[in-house]
Amino acid sequence: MDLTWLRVFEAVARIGSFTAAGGELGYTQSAVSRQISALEAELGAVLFDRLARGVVLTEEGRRFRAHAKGALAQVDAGRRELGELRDLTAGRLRVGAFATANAALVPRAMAAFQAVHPAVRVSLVEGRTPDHVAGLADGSVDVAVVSGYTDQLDALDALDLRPLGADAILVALPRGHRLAGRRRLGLAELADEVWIAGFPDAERTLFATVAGAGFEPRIDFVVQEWTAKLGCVAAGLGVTLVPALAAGAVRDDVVLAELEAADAPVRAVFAATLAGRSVPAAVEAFLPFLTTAAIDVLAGG
Amino acid sequence: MDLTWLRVFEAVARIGSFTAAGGELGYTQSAVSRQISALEAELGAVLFDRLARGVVLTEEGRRFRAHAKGALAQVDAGRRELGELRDLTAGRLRVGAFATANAALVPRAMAAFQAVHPAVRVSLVEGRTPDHVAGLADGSVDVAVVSGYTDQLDALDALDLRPLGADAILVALPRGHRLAGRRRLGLAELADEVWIAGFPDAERTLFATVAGAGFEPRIDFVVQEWTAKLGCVAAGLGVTLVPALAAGAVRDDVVLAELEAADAPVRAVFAATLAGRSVPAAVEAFLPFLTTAAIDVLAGG
DNA sequence: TGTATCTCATGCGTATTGAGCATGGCTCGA
DNA sequence: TCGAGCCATGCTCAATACGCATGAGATACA
Repeated sequence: MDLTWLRVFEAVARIGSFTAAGGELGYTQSAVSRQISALEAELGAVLFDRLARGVVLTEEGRRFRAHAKGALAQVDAGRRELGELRDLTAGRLRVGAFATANAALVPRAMAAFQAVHPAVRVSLVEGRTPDHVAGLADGSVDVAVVSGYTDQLDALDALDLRPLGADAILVALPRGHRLAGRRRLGLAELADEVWIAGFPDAERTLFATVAGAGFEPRIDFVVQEWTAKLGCVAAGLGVTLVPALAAGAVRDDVVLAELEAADAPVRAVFAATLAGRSVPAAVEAFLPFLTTAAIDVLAGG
Repeated sequence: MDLTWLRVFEAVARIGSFTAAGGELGYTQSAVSRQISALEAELGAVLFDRLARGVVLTEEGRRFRAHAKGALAQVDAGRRELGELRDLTAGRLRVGAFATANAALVPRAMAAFQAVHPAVRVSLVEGRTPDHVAGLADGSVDVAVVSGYTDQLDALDALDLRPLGADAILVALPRGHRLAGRRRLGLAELADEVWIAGFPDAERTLFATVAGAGFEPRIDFVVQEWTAKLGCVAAGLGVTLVPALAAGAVRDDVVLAELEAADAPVRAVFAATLAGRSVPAAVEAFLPFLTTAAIDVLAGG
């Protein structure tokens, strides 16, 4: 059964004439007659009584008309929704991102996106990169902001990665610190510092990625919350490591310095979608916002 | 857009493979590929991501799938309803009939019909024949029981008439009346009787149709209710006329006699539908019940 | 009463559509 | 590296759908 038949049927039912309905739809009377015949044959029912002046619905035709209208409405609604999805007047955007990306980059990008496309329902899930890989795979997330060091990227080969920038590791020093004026530091210069970290063992903190060499930080303060960590730094109790992505959230009485490139392998940040899968329009439209926000945030905005 | 496309689309979405969906529906993989392509082209959207092992819905495909299911369900529901209308497991039967037909004939037929087809919603409207002609024309009634004398039948030429029988006019006499034993009477024999009628002027009663000749009944009792009329007869106050259709409702102490054919033009009773219109299955099924009931009632059951 | 007119149905020829077959390209896994 | 499984596509043939022209039936009007 062709939906054209139903459209013709509906027009004839509304107008009451094969000829007139054909004229409205751009068919000849002959075509309308055949289409109605075909529909009647397929349904095994007579839908119209043919009178000398036009036609009228039979009881069966009246009953079927409601269903025909419903089916046409459904298809039209589907068409409309696809259009809305395309021009972003409907749909959703589910973003997954890791914690420090949510400090500034992702919220900023989402806010900017939402301002331009208010009809899209945006949502955000925080998690580690492997969680987001799984989320993309099972379809619970549309796009993920993930990160990886260059030697870990093969874990992401099921993804299409669009680079957003490099997330350097910074050292947070109290404003009065002897090294506070420096823009860039070597780890060796920090060998005697007292460190503040989220865990007592250096392997579980950012140190794990900083200088695999024999650098053994003295971790005297174990604090997990960012505000607490930076509070300790501000009070002059020690220094800590901060990813560049979170730099914007640092308080005034704490200063940041870059690490020498040799000491701090740079972590790459990507917007990721599933490789080989079509990218929803909302995601496609969101990516430029992510790129822009990444430039802002990583430039130290 | 062909509904076949939607069925194929739904099968592929459910199964996740062109080849397998084709197998289930009796198509080759090639046909499925083309149908999906055609659907995607018409919608201007990619519905599936083609992977090495089968396909998966895109976001657009997921959204559209709901509408496709809805449209298919609507059409299937329409098909089902037409089937139910045909086998009388759904639908309605709206009957129009004149008053005396509702004394026994129509209720009996409707009860019998309803016993066989309990799923059909039956309804009844009482009215005069012209009302029912209008009701049939405007579709508010499916079938009407109408009556007419042979010279009035041209008012019914917009109808298809199926004869149910002849509604003779009977004379009701008290059981002890001098003529009570007779099966058939002539009007002349009743010239001196006192008559009971619904209106004081003979023209507005059944007399209007009985013997247009110079018969001048003496109407001393004007009573409209049937029970009251027959009460008067039973009490010996006079005699009255009763249509054969109402004969079954006459009390025991009143006897009925036919009028000579020459004196009493017989009124024909018909089941009527609109000429040139298809007859709904419920009506078609109802007609035999009407015929049977008419035989019963008019035979004096 | 007869004719003109309006309606839908239908035979015919043509163009489009749709299915199957065979083939090719691609990806995954052994 | 190779085979298996899957989808895309060029090709061919049959079915379908359209428009044109015509026919049949009913109505309206002269």
